[in-house]
Amino acid sequence: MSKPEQRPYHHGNLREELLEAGMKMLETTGARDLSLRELSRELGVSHTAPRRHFPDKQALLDALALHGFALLGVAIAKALKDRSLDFKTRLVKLGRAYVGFAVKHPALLSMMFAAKHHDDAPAELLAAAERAFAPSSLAFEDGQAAGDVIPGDSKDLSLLAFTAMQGLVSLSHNGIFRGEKIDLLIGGILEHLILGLKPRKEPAR
Amino acid sequence: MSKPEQRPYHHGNLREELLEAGMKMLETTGARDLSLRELSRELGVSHTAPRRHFPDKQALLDALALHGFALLGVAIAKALKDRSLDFKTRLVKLGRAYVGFAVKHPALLSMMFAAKHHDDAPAELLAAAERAFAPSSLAFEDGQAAGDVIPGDSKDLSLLAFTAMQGLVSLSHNGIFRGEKIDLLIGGILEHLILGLKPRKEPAR
DNA sequence: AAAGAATGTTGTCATTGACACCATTGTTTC
DNA sequence: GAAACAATGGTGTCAATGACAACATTCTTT
Repeated sequence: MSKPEQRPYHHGNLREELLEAGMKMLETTGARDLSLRELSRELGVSHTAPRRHFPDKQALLDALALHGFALLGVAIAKALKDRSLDFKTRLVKLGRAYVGFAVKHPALLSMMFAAKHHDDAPAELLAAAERAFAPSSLAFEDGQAAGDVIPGDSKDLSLLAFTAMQGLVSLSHNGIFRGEKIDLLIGGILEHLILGLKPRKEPAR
Repeated sequence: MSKPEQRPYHHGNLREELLEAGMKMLETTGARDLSLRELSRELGVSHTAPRRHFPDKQALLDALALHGFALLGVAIAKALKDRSLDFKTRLVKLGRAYVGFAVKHPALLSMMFAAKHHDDAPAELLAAAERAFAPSSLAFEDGQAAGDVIPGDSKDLSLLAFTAMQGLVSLSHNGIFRGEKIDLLIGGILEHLILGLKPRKEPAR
């Protein structure tokens, strides 16, 4: 009569599954309507079980954001890992990686930034963001060493590039791109950016 | 005993004051935590009074967004109204106007876009957004007529400019700018953009 | 003046996040 | 190996919220 596999008192892997299901719910219903109780129901635990792993809702969101920055960091590092490529090629790879991530995880990305800018964001989260973007600064330093990039703080220059990409992303949310058009724009925008970043001892080519 | 000015049964100006107080609450507590009941309390009406003017919370947000697009439209039109100026000057004015708006009303702006991209956004809202950005397309057409801008759909080019500006705005949210630094960047970024937009019958200057 | 439209109110419901307190299981230490 | 304790899960409850129905008051229109 009793089910052969009645769930034991302890779930065993609740934290992990909360993150997994949370990620799914984030992308479907948005960060705003992510409900802890709904998650609990899905995983078949009581409505307060998540509290043992995440003191409040923001803590779960922070954990998801942390995971997001880790994912993004891997994507960025992978795009930039080949230091033998020329600067422009690397920059375009970086752009594709970032825009690709943004298109794949729109709700996650915006939640990541929201969490990071939250008043009392955990230091861990800020550090994760820092870490994720670090390879980009290094690439810009490589570009400066090769004479392809104007002098200046490499972190600032890197942020400039992400500015352009972020604008592109926000445009894509506006549903402007029918299909693959966005991929072409990445190259175009970065081309403009590179023109602007080139040292100008003589008038830019 | 009775107060000399007991509020009459009908508030008289509830819709207006809801919008006004809602705008304030939006900028202070954010769109997410804007509470209809809290607004009702502030204005001294019952918790369901807003329902006569806005069927649900989203309707109030939509109305606020509509107002926001009207404000933004005025700012954009004002920045571009002098058609005798050269293209670059007008573009910089546009940039300052947009970034200025974004810095002044951060929560409103992000809510405006969220509302606009909401699944069942009212057509009125989409039209308002369209209207607000229209002067920019016209300015780009002026630029094309003067030979300062490459051919192409003026709406797309206009969006490209807003892309750059939007990226700048998202950067500013990252707290990168100590003080007036952002104002300098506006010129810088648009300079790059203009370089890219210049027709290139011969190598760009 | 009467009818009906606008506009506000009271009361209620389900959902949610948070909390205090209790129950069960795993782990550590003597 | 058993007792103490930590870790993890559950029950019950609370206040806040958005939404709704049913009813009250005032304004407008005919």
